Amino acid sequence: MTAAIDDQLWSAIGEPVRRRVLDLLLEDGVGTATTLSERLPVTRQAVAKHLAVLDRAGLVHAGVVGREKQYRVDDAQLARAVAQLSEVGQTWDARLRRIKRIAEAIQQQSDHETGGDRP
Amino acid sequence: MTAAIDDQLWSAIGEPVRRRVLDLLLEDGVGTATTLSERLPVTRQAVAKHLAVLDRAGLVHAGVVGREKQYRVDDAQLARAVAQLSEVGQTWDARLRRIKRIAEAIQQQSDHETGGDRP
DNA sequence: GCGCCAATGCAACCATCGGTTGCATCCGCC
DNA sequence: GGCGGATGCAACCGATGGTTGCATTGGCGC
Repeated sequence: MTAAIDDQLWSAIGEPVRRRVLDLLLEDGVGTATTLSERLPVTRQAVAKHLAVLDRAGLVHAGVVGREKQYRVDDAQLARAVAQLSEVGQTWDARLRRIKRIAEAIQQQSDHETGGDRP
Repeated sequence: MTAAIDDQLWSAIGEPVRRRVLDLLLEDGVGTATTLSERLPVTRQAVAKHLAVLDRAGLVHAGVVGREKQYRVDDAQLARAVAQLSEVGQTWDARLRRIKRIAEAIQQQSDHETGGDRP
């Protein structure tokens, strides 16, 4: 298990900029390489490349409107991606639980510096 | 939001091989670059580099035993990573729901072409 | 209808990263 | 003490993310 991961999907959403692109597209509903790049710390060309990757992964699809190429999120595919995220998370979570101790681990670091450290 | 992501953590677990490494370490409890590389499709050196990355991200830590350098998972940090995974997932999921349609989207593509499209 | 401007596409180039091979080193154990 | 297995370091390679620069194209206003 843990292996049934669609690697193209993962690497698509594994890229920080691409996650931002997806976020922006979800916010605005639609966007072009140009408009998105205005709201990102990278150039239009970089965004265009990312959009191409996302397109190949099926996470977005483009429609030409006038001289613009508008992209929007493919809800179904993004839903699949989310499912895979949580799949991996659940696998590890289960494994950690089986090895016990996860609860305390989270606890400890949620409380972070609160407790013990005193010079 | 969505921005509060520890990028080092994400890129650490975003790498397929590193996820496998974490899996193996969780299974076995402990491992060295050499032993892990025997169960992975990459060389010992590649594994060593990945372990270094995971170490820098705090997801594993090493202990020298004899002439071996044994790595084990840091449960607390991996728990944080899992939390971030699900955080991103939940953000997108919520956004998708708000834009409505997620249910039908999954439905549609689970049922695939079954329904409406007829030329 | 025409021209200008903006948006896209393409190409070259660079840095970083994952991966490999090869070699040096080092440290237990017999 | 020496052999052997394990680690570490370095050079090198291909893919990828990013940039700049330029060519192209196609809308829209005049």
